[in-house]
Amino acid sequence: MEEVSRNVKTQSAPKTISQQVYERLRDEVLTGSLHPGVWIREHDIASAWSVSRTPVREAVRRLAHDGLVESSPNRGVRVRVLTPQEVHDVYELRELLEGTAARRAAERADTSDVERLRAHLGHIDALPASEPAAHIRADEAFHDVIVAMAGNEALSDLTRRLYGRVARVKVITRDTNTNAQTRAQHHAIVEAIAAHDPEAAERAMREHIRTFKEIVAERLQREPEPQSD
Amino acid sequence: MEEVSRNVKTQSAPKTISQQVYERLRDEVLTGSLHPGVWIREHDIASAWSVSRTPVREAVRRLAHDGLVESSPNRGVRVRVLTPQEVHDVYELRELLEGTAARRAAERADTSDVERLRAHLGHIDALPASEPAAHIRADEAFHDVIVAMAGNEALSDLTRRLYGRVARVKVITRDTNTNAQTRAQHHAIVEAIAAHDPEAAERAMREHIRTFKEIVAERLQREPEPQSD
DNA sequence: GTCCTACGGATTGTATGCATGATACACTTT
DNA sequence: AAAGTGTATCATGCATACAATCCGTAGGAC
Repeated sequence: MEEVSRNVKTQSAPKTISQQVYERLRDEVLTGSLHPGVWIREHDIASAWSVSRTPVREAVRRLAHDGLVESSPNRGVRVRVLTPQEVHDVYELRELLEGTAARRAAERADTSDVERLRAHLGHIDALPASEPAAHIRADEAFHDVIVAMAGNEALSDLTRRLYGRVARVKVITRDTNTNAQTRAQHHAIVEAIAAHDPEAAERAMREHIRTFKEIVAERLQREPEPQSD
Repeated sequence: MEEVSRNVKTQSAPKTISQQVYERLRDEVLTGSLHPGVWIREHDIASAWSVSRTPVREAVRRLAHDGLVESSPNRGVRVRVLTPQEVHDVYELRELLEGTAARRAAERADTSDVERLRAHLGHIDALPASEPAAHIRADEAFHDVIVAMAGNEALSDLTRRLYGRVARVKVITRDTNTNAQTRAQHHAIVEAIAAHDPEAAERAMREHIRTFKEIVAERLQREPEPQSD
């Protein structure tokens, strides 16, 4: 197993080891390398990546705070199992929060905002269906821009956290990101915002999220997440 | 300065030292013992309370994640300064989220829920005005119960985070917690839920939060938070 | 007088050793 | 054979030592 880079000053982004371990661990949970139910032992991660337990410990705590792993006191942490109920709840919240954000965005948008939004949309439409990971990132950025347009930093923070919490299930909707309905919904949202129509913007956003909520719910029911233990 | 209790098995609630340090530190930030802008140095806290830096470090990280302190890389953490804008944004979100929660609570409440809610309200009304910290905790618990009644775990999580983020400004409304208007609003919320009237419940909750939003905004404008450095 | 550099102090970031608590399994007892 | 108990084992919780980094400051060059 390869080591975590230590004193590489050229890559300034993730400076501390703790940060690197956090990002890598998070990636493995989100992409499914670490299945739900698996125990994460500090010593194992530390020796596998040639770091000490301290930064691993910190990274694990952050994951617990993010809701990606659950900790048993004095026993360790394990990757959380996403229940259909939890996914449903999160999508319900996203509908409320992002619906409101879209409304506010329609009220406040200026021409440069709309321009940036159209650019993002064009970027999404241009992505080939063969790169689901890029699609997921682009979609997240698209939603992020709209929420940011609402001008409420705390709202942006919350929706980002919500997004991270269910990011793992987005993988099962990867084929849906490119179909005609999704594109139409994206365009409807953007046009409502561009037309400064708050009602239509909120309606379009809520419908968009509701569509995905139902798709995810149905597929999770058919084939639950793979689990270990 | 008194020590943090270590192996006292009689008090089982806050088991780990890290947890005790976290709760105590959080209390000091919320009650204003630690002013905005003050640097929190791990070593100082550790030696003052006779523990090692490790649990202090963990506690401080959790505070950072809660948004109560901000960290400069390799420099330390300091108590955050709350801007009026940020407070406004958070209260706006609370109005949306808790208003919705109250609506759902009114739809779903059974008799035992209502009973528990009334018990909490009685507890709040019985608290002496001389203990603002206890009041803040009790008020938080009250809101928490209502949100929990909505039956959306993710919603509970989010509102708890939001609450923690502005809990410090609640200190400047400590006299308001005990006045007649606040009590009346609390009772209005509970009665609307008890009567299974979703519309009234949401309206009452939004009005309650809006009232505090305005009080906090006005007072913050008059006299900004005390700062050090 | 101003700017650049090098050094020193202080604080966080990391590593490691030891203590504590929990669980699993085997052994005893009924 | 089943239930209860004791012990071995292992992972976390905590303490402490060491390394890396940042900021301020003093000193010198121009």
